Amino acid sequence: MTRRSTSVTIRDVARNAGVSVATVSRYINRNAPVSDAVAARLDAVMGDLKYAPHAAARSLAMRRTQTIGLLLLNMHRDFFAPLISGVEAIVSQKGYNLLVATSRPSMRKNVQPPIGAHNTDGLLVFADSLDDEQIYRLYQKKFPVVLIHRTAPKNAPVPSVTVENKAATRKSIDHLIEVHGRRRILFMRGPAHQEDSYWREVGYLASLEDHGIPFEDTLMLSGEFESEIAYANLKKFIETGATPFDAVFTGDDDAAIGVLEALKDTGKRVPEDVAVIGFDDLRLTSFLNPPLTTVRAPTDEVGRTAAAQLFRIIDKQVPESTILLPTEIILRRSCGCQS
Amino acid sequence: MTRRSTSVTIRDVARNAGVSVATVSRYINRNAPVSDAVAARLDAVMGDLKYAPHAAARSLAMRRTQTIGLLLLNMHRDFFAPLISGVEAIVSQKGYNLLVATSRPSMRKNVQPPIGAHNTDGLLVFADSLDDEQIYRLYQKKFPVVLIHRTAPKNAPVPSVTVENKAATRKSIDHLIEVHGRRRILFMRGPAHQEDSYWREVGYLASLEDHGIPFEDTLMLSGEFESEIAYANLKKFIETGATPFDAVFTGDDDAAIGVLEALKDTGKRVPEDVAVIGFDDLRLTSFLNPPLTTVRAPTDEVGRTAAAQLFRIIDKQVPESTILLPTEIILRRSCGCQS
DNA sequence: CCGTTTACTGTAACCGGTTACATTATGTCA
DNA sequence: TGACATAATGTAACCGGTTACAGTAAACGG
Repeated sequence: MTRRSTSVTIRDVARNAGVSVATVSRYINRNAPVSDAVAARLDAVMGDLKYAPHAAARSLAMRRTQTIGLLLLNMHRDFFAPLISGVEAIVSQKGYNLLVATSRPSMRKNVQPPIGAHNTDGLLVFADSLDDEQIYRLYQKKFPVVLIHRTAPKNAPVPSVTVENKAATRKSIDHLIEVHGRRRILFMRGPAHQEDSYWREVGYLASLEDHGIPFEDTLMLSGEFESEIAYANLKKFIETGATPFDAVFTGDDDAAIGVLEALKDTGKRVPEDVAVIGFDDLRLTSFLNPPLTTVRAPTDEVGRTAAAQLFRIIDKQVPESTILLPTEIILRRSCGCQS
Repeated sequence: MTRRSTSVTIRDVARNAGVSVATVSRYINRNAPVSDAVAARLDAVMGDLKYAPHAAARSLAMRRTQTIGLLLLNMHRDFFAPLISGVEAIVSQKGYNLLVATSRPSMRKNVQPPIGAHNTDGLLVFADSLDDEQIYRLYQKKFPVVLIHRTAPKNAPVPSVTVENKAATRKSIDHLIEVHGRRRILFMRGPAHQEDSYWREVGYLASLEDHGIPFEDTLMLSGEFESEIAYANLKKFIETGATPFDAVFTGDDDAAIGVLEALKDTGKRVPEDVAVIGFDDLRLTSFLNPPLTTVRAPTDEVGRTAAAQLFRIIDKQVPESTILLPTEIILRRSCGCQS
């Protein structure tokens, strides 16, 4: 009679209902028929015992955690709210739980990531929250992984979901050149080695080339997808007697915010003196002053799509190898439209 | 030799290192001395077997999941990014995992919440993502719970962490009246039964009373802490030949955005015709047009504090019963300051 | 030199579920 | 009516860890 744990187990339910644990388990999981009489008794017993199955025990027995993991770089940016939201929607709809963790590159020294094969059934990996090596290891184990905003390493062809970066950026630069007659367009690049950042840069260069505008490396500044950094770098650029410029493509909306501030603080009018275009279409950018022309990235949908792909793998279906969600330029005042 | 699972277990490690499973377990958990020779051998073996302990098995044996749960209402609002971020920081620092789930009141019909005693060691409950009844049940079981932006039911005195709502709102209204001479102040209330919403309303009424301004119920509109709803309701209010008003306290920044738009679309100038004050200080509000006067709520810190309190309970220390984090008015242009 | 710690290790019984296999009762069909 | 499928249930062996208990060898104290 010495009960070690205070929690009520499946054996308690079985005893009180006068059946075996196997029957209880079957009824709970609805995977084998149970007589109506027994079913009713079980409902009653489970009701007053307030029985809740122990997740760890179930995971252990079934070799399935019923949990998927989302690995992020950090969660400070507003960008992650819609991403998590999209992922969570699909995950909960599938009856799974969502484990969220961050993995900054700095802490990745030989330490195994906080989530992985040992505690989830699949992993959503944002950008470089894991390095190629770690992704390869998961791939080797055939562990379900979907990459977000990052393409797969050559030796580990796992599915990925990202957004169209290059074409949208190119069209944005085209727009600045063709519609607004800008030719000295500053590009604020994102973090090095970040793929979004890379492809946006490629799009920028492609557009310049299309229009026969020579690339000037003084017109490329680091914005790091962060408003403070973008602000500081642009301000310094302007104050230290800068190369003239008549437009800025900021690489992302966060940086765009810093850019708008820096321009305001240095007395430049947007869009008259300098046209500005961002990327992401964060929820509040239409209310900025002036409203920000930007590229809409369907971040919520990225989250949903990635989660859906992951479940395809888990359910032994064939996932798409790469999904590139379309982006769309949202013309507002900061580029000179709607003035 | 018929291995059922392909995964490498502690027994594999034990066999390859020529020791017992108990020794391996002790070495992994560093909870009993192990000879240097054995330690070295284990490091080597675990290295090439790429052994990773199975979380579920460990949880089952230790009766501890090493996971805490965060229960939210929904994650669409930018408000949740800093909250999750703050929680995650503390949780990961403690070596725990974070399970995130949403529980909309509509889905709460007799269904047990997705996270709870069965799969976490403690729960952070945001606002009314659980009802009094459910909180009481957890309290009865002595299950660690900390409430966020919500106070405890009388029969379940669990700790809570929230922000100062009433005083800050009162000071905001005082400011509108005393500094800017406004007397017809519209109040956009939040969701019914939401505590933040309730206390902000109380603060509003208190300030009116202090200044001998009679409350008019036509000056109270529903904003629901959502920009679209606030926009629609205010616009309708104005267009249907409204009671005149010279200021709006919007209850939250999301609603404030809708309010600013509605005012712009109906040709009212902010702050000349109508002063506006929000609540939360979302990251982008200083860049709105005009920059939004608002009350800064330290949401990231709320997350960190709540997580820290939860760990106090888990670690058998005594938590604070209620923590009310201070808020602060941030004066910008929308109320008439800094013009 | 002997009794007593102390350091290290092993055996096996848990933790709370699932499920392969066996068993019984009932219904179906030739 | 006998052979056989089917429904409903039970027994017990897992899943992969932890840890109580026990044992051995070396160190220590008097």
